[in-house]
Amino acid sequence: MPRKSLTPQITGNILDYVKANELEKGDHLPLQMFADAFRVSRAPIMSALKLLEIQGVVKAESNRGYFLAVDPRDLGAAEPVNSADDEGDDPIYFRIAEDRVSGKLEDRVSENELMRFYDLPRTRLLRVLRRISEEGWMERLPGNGWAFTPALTSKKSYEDGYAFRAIIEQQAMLLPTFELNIEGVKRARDVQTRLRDGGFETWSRAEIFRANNEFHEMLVACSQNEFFLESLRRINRLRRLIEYHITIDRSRLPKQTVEHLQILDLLEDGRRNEAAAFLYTHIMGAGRIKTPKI
Amino acid sequence: MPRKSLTPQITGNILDYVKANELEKGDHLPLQMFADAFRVSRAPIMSALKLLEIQGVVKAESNRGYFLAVDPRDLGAAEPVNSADDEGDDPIYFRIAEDRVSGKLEDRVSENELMRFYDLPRTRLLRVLRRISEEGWMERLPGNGWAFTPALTSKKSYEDGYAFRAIIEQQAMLLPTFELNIEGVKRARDVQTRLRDGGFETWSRAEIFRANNEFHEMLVACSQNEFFLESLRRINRLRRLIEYHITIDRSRLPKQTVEHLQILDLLEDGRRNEAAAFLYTHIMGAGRIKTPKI
DNA sequence: AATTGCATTTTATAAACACAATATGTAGAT
DNA sequence: ATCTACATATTGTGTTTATAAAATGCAATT
Repeated sequence: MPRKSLTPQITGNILDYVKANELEKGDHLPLQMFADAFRVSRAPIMSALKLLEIQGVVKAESNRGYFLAVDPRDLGAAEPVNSADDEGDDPIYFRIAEDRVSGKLEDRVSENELMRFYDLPRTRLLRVLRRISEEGWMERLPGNGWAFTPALTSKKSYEDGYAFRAIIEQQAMLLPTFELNIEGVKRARDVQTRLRDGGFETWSRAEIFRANNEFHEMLVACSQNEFFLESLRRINRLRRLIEYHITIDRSRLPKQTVEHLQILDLLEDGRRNEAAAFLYTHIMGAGRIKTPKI
Repeated sequence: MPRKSLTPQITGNILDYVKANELEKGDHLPLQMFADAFRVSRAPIMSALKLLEIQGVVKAESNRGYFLAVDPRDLGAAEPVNSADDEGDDPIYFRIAEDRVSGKLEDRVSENELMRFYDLPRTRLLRVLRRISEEGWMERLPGNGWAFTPALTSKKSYEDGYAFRAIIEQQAMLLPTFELNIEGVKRARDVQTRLRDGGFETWSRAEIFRANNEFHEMLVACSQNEFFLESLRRINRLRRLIEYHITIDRSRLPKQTVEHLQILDLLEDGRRNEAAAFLYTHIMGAGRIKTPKI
């Protein structure tokens, strides 16, 4: 009944912040600064720091505040005691997608049906359904119930999506406001190189998919135009669901990553038009080869 | 506490259907057909027809069903007895936008604050806020409260929006799936002609704005790609709020409508590339000249 | 064979409530 | 002057409930 606490999330944010800004052991961690940075009040920051104190990452000094008690470099890949949540909405969201794609759910379903099927309280189900309808693969019927749209299951939608992506990304790159983000390019080059040099064989499907998306979103972010970036994000959310079920053809990955690196080369060479044109064929090529199992 | 009835809406739909399909006085109106057409069960169709019977538009014959009792051409511009609702969420939605643009609302507001300010029950406020956040001009803060984004008030957002629109529309027209919808073009040509021949002086601001949007959305719909159409719709929803407060420069309208008609001419001539290029400059021209009062 | 009319079941909404989390004012420590 | 610590006020979420609307099954009618 109470709302879920921000504490775990904020705890993670603080650790990220500490690492990103390269704070050192013993540095002071002022409440208000974090409150402003994370756009919350001081209260949840306090809770988070208290939690971190228990974990020994941070040390409290009475009336003086909290201080970093360890070297940030010794902090592993975050989320150590994130443990016992699991209670996000994602699992249900994915189950619905899966059950739809595998035909376990009909075209039309009522809310109560879904509540019973997944054993959910109404509130949670509704949150998920709202998210889904925002992504466009289910919609409320005027009376009772919900209907699936063809977005997830039709070949045409799939192809239209690729056409849209190819154009959005290409055109974003050609905008006059486009400006290469050096830092972002460096990180992307790094990831893609690792992926090329063996990662394509060992990384998990989810990791590969994420690396790919981050690459493309980084490029579009350089356009400095929120509308382009937002529409790419929107369509990628859909894509994730559809392609999640496609077995990755790992043999194609080296070629793909090489192409990614070529695009970065062209951009850093200042040959933006060529990069944009190449990006377009790169995306359309990917769309042509894979085919969702429908 | 009960949910609001579909009856008024369905009543309107039935009238629209009757007009669109040119039914004649005396024609039978089967329940199931309407139920299928409107994706609801027979129950709300029944209610709607009973209401129409009271209004005399329709006549019931026992155990045989409902029959059209008047000539559809005698039905005025729909919504005659729509009267006493007014209770949609739109008014509040617009007031929030207005109060924001005019500076009456701060960057950050809590839900309860808004409930008191507009004297709303929580449920309704939340519905509106969800809609707003979907459109992207407010967002939930991690803790309590909501924040306005710059989408509504920054010049950059405004210009980025125009750049996005120009490209979406131009590129939609260049897609291989693009196919002119004869019927749509005919209607658009009709509207634009009337607007040019005097309408620009007499139509209301809202009417002019709507005619303009419908023109552009019709063009993009011809691309047969939902993703393009959906992103145009999305951005137009925002545009409506911003430009609602700009005094229309009516002297510019004739030029604008002439350009619209030129685009249609080019398309019907099969000169699609030229049409697309012209469309692009047409949109960018509109974006350059107007400036939102911020 | 198709469609209505009605009785019954199922559904979703809005408002109220309870309570933990978040926000905030301020005294006091450094 | 700044920041914490704590006490107090405010906020928003999940649950529950009452109720009208929507969906549905089926006998009766055409």
